[in-house]
Amino acid sequence: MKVDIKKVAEKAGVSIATVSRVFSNSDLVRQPTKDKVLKISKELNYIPNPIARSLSRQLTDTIGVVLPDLVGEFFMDIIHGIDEEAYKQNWFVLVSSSHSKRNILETLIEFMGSGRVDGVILMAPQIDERINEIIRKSKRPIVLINAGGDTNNNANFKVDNFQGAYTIVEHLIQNHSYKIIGMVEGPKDNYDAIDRSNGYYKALQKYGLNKNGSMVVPGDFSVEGGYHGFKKLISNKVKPDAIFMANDMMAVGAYQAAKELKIRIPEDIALVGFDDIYLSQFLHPRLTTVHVPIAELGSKAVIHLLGMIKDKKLKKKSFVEILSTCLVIGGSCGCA
Amino acid sequence: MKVDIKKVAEKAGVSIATVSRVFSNSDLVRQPTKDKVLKISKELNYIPNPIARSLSRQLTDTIGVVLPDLVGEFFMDIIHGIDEEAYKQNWFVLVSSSHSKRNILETLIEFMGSGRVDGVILMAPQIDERINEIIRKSKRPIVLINAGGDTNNNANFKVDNFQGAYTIVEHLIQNHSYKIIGMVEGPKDNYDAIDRSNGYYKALQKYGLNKNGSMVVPGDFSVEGGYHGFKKLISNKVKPDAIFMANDMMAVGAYQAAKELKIRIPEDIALVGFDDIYLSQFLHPRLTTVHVPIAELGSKAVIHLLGMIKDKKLKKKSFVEILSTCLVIGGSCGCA
DNA sequence: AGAAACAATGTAAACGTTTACATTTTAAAC
DNA sequence: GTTTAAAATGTAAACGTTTACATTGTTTCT
Repeated sequence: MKVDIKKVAEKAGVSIATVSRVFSNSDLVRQPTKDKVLKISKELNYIPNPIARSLSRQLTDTIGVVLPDLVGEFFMDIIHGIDEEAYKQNWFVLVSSSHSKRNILETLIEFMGSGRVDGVILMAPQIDERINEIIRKSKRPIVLINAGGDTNNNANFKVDNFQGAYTIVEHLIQNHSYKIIGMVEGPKDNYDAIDRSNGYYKALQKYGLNKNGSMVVPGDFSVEGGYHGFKKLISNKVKPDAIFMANDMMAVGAYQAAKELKIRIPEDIALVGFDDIYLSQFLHPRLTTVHVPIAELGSKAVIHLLGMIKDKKLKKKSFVEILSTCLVIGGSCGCA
Repeated sequence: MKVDIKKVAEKAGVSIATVSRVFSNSDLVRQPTKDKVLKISKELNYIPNPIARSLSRQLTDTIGVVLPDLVGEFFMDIIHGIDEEAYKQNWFVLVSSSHSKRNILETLIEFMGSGRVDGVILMAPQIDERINEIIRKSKRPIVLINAGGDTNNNANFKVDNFQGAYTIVEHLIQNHSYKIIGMVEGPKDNYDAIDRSNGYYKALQKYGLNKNGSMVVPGDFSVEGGYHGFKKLISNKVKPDAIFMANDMMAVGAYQAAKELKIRIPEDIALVGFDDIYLSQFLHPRLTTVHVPIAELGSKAVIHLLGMIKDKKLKKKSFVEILSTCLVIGGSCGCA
């Protein structure tokens, strides 16, 4: 029942090498021979076994994707971008999410050490020395997505959190003339969060608001964090004119808190977020936020990774591309 | 540089068979020998090559997942359920989404025909004859998720759309005594949508509301579809007391329309949805809807698929499991 | 027509495992 | 201390390709 290259070769009256060449699109085969082999193959329903091919070629046509967690639309977009690009180029995608550091490491080792994939796209919140060591030792190329930590000597695609935060805060100042702008920050050890905070500070500074126009409370990127952060800011003696939530999820929490306290957005206080998650367009008023090109991050990572796989020289070079964000204007900042 | 089983065997002073046995956890190896091999392996950083292993064993420890599209949180949840379960059992997941029918077929053929995966989880909106033929011909088992069409003789996990719809409509009738209940339906060719409509009709019938308590307009599962469907229903001479949206996305559209028309939910009209998407909990009031156990669908599919892979006999048996939904009460139906 | 150059095909050795089967070692029984 | 059975290890043949290298077939040139 099983049909392999030998059966095809036999039936077609050629050697297995010729059959192999036909399926590798070699130009060393005469057209008539090619046709004959292809015809027999179709008859026998022959498809070259990719595992055997991988073993022989030492290539799998597969990229591994390691994600910190599969929950959240953020990751869905990433996978979407990756899958689409990989499919276009006829590659396969092996995914693996994880819920703990150890898990990321394990998966990475499994992917990198073995011949299961030809390259890896890694999205890790924090690149530590152990991860770097694995990357260094492996023959297989790796591309980082939105990675923080010691990412030197690696290929790294990230989002311009600083610029995005700067821009949206500047919008609050320039277009709306708000004087006191609060912020609910993200986790202190999160690089995205840190850059967003820096962008915020920079904008305030630029417009001379850093002295007494600044009000910052900690947050954790969660809905509850946003809820409490908002309440904390609002309970201050001197209330802020506007609040920059370090991400949209927290902005959702802020909307809930505002609703509860009967505070109107943007009439009583303006609110902006970051990420442009799907949900944000359904908030009332629509949340003004910063769009992050997530799927693009994924597809760019794939393109670069395939480049590294094809041209080993690239592997040695470090490479960083920072994708710019764009402002998404909703009603929550006070714009019509 | 490259370290293979031969190097390890040599260095450990044993044969490659013994090394292989150590890594296959065979109990034919004495503990001291095992220790020695393991020690050397660690020293040399040896990991058995999974490709070679796959070729020899004719098993890849990988399952393929074919999805109609990677967009939408629905699919993210599916992947999440699948990945988590697969990881638990030490399997890998090869994903592939697609945007057209042809694409699903292609991927399926590639997955099933080749030795790249040991089994496939397929989520296709519609199982047609071509797909069935592929399933029939393949040695590799396949599990369907939420599939419509001719799914006999297959393993199939689906959601109880009928019961879910029936239950939520019954809730509207029993708990709130609404007399006229409208519905915005899903796509006519979508099996989920059809079952939901049937559940709706059945509930109305049960309580004798089918005569003049029914009002149905077509929809398409999109936000816009819900928006227009809601407006259509509301513009009727005799207005419905409550509306059942065939899915949550359309309910979101209905909220927008209601806001626009200054119609209060649930004071002026009650509204319920289906799916319990993430977003629905952030609507005001929270949407009453039907929770669909999506991740569970994924993990159950994996468990069953691995069962089929291990026990070939299972493959022949058709199997259907219909996962029950549960009601999620929010404020939109009129409940406190 | 024969030599030379080139195109097309074939042969056989990788690729790195697993696993029947053969062989050796160890333990048990007498 | 043999003999015997059982346990541990080794040998070698798969698994299904790719691809140097060898061989054969076909032009082209003189």
